[in-house]
Amino acid sequence: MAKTASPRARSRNLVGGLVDALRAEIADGTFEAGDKLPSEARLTERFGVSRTVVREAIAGLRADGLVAPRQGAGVFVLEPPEVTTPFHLADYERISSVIEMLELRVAVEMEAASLAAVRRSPQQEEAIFEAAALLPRHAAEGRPTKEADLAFHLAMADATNNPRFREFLEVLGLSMIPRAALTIGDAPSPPDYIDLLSAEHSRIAEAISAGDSEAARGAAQAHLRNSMARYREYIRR
Amino acid sequence: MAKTASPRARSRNLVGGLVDALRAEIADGTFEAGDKLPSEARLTERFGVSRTVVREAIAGLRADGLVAPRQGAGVFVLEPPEVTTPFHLADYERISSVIEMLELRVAVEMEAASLAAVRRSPQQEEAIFEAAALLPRHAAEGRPTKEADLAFHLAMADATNNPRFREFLEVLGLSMIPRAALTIGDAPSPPDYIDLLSAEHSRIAEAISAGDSEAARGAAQAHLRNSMARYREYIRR
DNA sequence: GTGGTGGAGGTTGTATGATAAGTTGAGCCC
DNA sequence: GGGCTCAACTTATCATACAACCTCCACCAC
Repeated sequence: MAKTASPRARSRNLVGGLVDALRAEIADGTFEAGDKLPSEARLTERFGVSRTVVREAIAGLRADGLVAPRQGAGVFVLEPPEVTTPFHLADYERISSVIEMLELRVAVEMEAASLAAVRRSPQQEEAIFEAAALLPRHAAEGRPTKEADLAFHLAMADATNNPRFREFLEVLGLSMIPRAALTIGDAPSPPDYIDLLSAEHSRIAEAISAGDSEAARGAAQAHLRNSMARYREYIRR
Repeated sequence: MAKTASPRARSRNLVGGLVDALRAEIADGTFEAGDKLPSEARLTERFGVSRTVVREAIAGLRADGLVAPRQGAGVFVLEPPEVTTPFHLADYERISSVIEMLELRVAVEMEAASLAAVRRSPQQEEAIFEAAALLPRHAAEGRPTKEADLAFHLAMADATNNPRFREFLEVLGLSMIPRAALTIGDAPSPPDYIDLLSAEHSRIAEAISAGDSEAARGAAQAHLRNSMARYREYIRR
């Protein structure tokens, strides 16, 4: 009698362990959508547990919408549910999708820069300059520049003293960063590109530091519109 | 032997019916967080099903994170999981929370108005005017004005021809409309208030119609800033 | 050969009984 | 009163049995 063919059985009760094991096999592609899971009888012998345990595990997966048992036929794996994250990029291939996101970001970040200019505390001002300095440093060290770029924008969002701005960037970040690497490149970005980016950041930081709301708005707008242009350029290869 | 004490038992299998029944009782407050569910034995007799069914139902609820069985002790109802909707209003009581949201909206809608002014199609232009006309009409008919207000902003968002703007308003709408009724009042809003709102809408619509990007931006900003002011005013009672 | 039909075997759904293991609270002992 | 024991209850797991259902193959009629 084979015991726990699957390597992992950590949960304190058998059902939990089996759920984890099956969930993992579904996740890693052992079973794909539409496939039929092994029958309860086979699972009982394969995992060395009773049918009760197997059935409760399947009931759990069913509740999670991962599988759908059909009496007499078997237990079938369902399609992973449509990810319904608010600002989900449906298809990264569509250039327009990325442009659309950037446009929304322009809207928010222009205002963020403007508000930051009149509201930033000395600490926040400092944080912005530090974040701005991060980008060239990381580039010089050959580290990925993506996070440094994001860090600057987050620092600016924080300086509005309205947490919703950071929230917005974080929600968006999840859905645009993955392929954002594409636009800047996971390969070390060309130095002149980093210089450009860095200069634009500095201009924003200076305006915020000076408390010049309109200049900050303009600098942020210029920065993101340039990013958009660079993205279009990149797409055109 | 009592059969299905709960009125609803629609699902094609017993487990599904029991899950629905228990979920409903948890939702409607019959069982609150921390409460102990009836024992398996009691549930079997109360619903007239076997212990197998009861256990699988509980396994389902467990997978959904609604309950947590503890061997020897019982099955306990868990706290409803922290709602993690991106722009969730943590506490409607906090005025600042609403103000924060409005501020984010100002940012997005200013740009939306600006973009709409240069991008709107004739149909979209028409839709905006229609939506603007909806507000005074609904007010005159004593119907709720909330939806008419939202409709105008959505029409404007649509006119950007960037679907992300509508998406943004819809995501935000879910978390700010509930209590937005509070600011304008579910009771018929005072006529002069409606007139004010309507005039501001018209100004935006005119600017968009004229293709004057800057005027549209300014009108949108004025409108939302006024809304913010009115909200503060209302809070102050 | 082709098409329909039946049934056998496999599969999930449900019921029942039994045992193990953990929790809890009442009552006893000191 | 404080600590201990234990009985009763509860969930966890196993085993067995039968009902309902689905699939597919073999057989049969044409």
